[in-house]
Amino acid sequence: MPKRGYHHGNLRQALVDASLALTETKGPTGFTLSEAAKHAGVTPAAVYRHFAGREDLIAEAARQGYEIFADLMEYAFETGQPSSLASFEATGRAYLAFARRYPGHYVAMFESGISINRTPELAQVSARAFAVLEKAAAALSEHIPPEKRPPPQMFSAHIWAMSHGVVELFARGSPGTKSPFSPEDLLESGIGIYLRGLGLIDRDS
Amino acid sequence: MPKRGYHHGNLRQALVDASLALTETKGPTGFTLSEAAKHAGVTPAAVYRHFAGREDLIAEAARQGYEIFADLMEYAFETGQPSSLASFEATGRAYLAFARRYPGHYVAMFESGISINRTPELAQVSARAFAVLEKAAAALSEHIPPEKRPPPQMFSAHIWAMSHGVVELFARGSPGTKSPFSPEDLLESGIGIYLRGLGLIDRDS
DNA sequence: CTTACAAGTAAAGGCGCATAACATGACCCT
DNA sequence: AGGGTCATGTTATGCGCCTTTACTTGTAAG
Repeated sequence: MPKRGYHHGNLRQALVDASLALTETKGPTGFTLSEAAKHAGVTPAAVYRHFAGREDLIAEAARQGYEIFADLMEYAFETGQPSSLASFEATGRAYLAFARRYPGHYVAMFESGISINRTPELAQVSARAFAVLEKAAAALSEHIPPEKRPPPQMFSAHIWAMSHGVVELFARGSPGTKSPFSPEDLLESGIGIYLRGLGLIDRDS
Repeated sequence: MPKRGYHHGNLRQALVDASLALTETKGPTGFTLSEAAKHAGVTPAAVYRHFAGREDLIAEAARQGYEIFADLMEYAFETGQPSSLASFEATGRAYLAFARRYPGHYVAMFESGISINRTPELAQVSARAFAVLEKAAAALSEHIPPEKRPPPQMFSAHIWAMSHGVVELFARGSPGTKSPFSPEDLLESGIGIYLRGLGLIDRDS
């Protein structure tokens, strides 16, 4: 347990939290190391006692985001059990829900330009998150006759791509795109049509 | 024709080109106004004779990108005619093809954090691009019985989202994601399954 | 108590964005 | 041809951010 240390206590986490709050409000470009330091009541140089630099700080925020994300996906998966269909749809929704509930983390993970292979830890935890989606896809594809069953990796990649696209284009103002439909509706209907295309949902439901 | 003017001739376009080359190689964060200026053989301050600032320069690069993009979409649409299905699939592929062929423009348009509503011109030309996709979706949805026909805007939004997601996650290294499938295959199969879900493609094709 | 180390500050260099004041050369007009 | 005018550049300057180096301070260990 991190006992109340010296000067600040646990500056490291305070800096991560400040970074999250900043990216949340000002976007990935608006965030600055100096401002995060000030927000934590510390000079910019103090940051370098805990992080290698600006990018390393963002990477840690992203890492924590993937950790939460993976937990959320796993929880969603289990919530839907024992129905593999319910499980799958829940994980799809979890993507959008995560982006909404943890915008700071989401930005650090997907809009800050940080590579997923920056550190082994980051690669590992992100892999854990996406493994859940793939597991859900694999379970679901058991219901498809083997000869017309697409590989689960392709399957999950499609859903991931659609979820990511909906979030980026319609849930976040990035290109400021307007749609008469809510992102939730878009994602729900899109996944529905896709699953119908796989023969996993009845044609007229 | 822009005759070889004064000091530089047409610095404005030279700066845009330099910006495109830079974003292409160094990504959206690596680009700097100063370096673009140097690349064009000019001091940073000269940029302000042609652009309001850094963001305005990026916005112009994005605008030119949307112009090309819209042309490409229209060409793809017409290439597929008179088959509305072929037209639609061609426009879907055009998205990925554009990202591959014009990475600098793509970055300026979708990864630089520029809002589509920054200027009326930008909003207009981007609307033109996406109108093509919507037109293709509308034509295609004529083949669906009206009572189970989704709104064309939702239709095109799904395809746009899937295309965008595939490009961001699998065609660009952003999260450095690896997939055993090429982005082209992913997009092709994803759209295929989706269209099957709409009943626009035969169940076993 | 003192010694050693972890954690912060202060100072300084370098770079990028942006503005303001100054310089230059192309074009127009007579 | 000559001179004025304006667009288009440069130089100089200030500010903020990132990062490094050297210094300071509290805390814990022996």
